[in-house]
Amino acid sequence: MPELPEVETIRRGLEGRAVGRQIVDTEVCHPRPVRRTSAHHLIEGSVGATISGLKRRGKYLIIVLDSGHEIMIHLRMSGQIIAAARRESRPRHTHVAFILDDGQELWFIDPRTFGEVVAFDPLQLETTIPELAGLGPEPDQISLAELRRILRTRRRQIKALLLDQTVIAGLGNIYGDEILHWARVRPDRRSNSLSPLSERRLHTAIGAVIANAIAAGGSTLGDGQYVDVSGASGSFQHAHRVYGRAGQRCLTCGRGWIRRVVIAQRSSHFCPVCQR
DNA sequence: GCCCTAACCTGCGCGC
DNA sequence: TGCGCGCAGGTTAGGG
Repeated sequence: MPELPEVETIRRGLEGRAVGRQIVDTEVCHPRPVRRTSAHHLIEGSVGATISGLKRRGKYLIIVLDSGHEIMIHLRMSGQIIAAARRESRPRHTHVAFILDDGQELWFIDPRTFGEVVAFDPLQLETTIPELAGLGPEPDQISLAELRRILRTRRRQIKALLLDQTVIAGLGNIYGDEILHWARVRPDRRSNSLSPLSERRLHTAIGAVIANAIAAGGSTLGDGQYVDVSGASGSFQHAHRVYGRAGQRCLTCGRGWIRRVVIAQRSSHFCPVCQR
């Protein structure tokens, strides 16, 4: 579910609610989210510390503690983070709960248990969370020249390249499709086959789609799975032009019909008229 | 470097 | 009503 815009929306929500609060207790109710280390490790690394900041890298959310340690949360496919009053009953699949000193709790909820919550020492990042250390640049920080270098030195299908977190951090299946539509590039094009104009359009599209999605609070699909920390839905799904619209007429050109193909084992949606 | 498959899990919608 | 099937926003490992 959550890609960069959803994680950024969660980060901003937590920033307003949790910074300056002390974690007085941490409850681990399921071993899967703490599988990388242990429940004991997360509890030891969090209880008694005060939250001094919230960071994000790609789809990784990072809680910064005054102890010098940090907590990494990755939501993967079905994870949610909800801030609620302590008196409220926890929903099903609440696997980790951070209890704060102001009567709030932060819940990590994850039906499919792919997500992770890991306390770590930032000085040991390379060994503890190597994939976080190896992320590519943020979409809003990559220059046109850098993007061109990446595109021209590889020949993978462009959609697969955009999904590769070591190339650009934070893009997922929804925004990959929307970016390629905005850029008018077919998802199965080889990255080194793009014209200079298409490269420029792709660079613009990456920045614009992600910025617009963040401004809209992310995308909440029909299953309602993604919500922000207060349980509110995003609205960028109303701006989707291709994702989830297979078989429908293209909203951009009005002539093509949105097709669904599989690229890199993921469904990809595009307009064969607009995107070349 | 790149591609493909399998795996990790649960929930939901659909067809029969 | 109930069952089986396919599919789902992410990522890694292993083999070729």
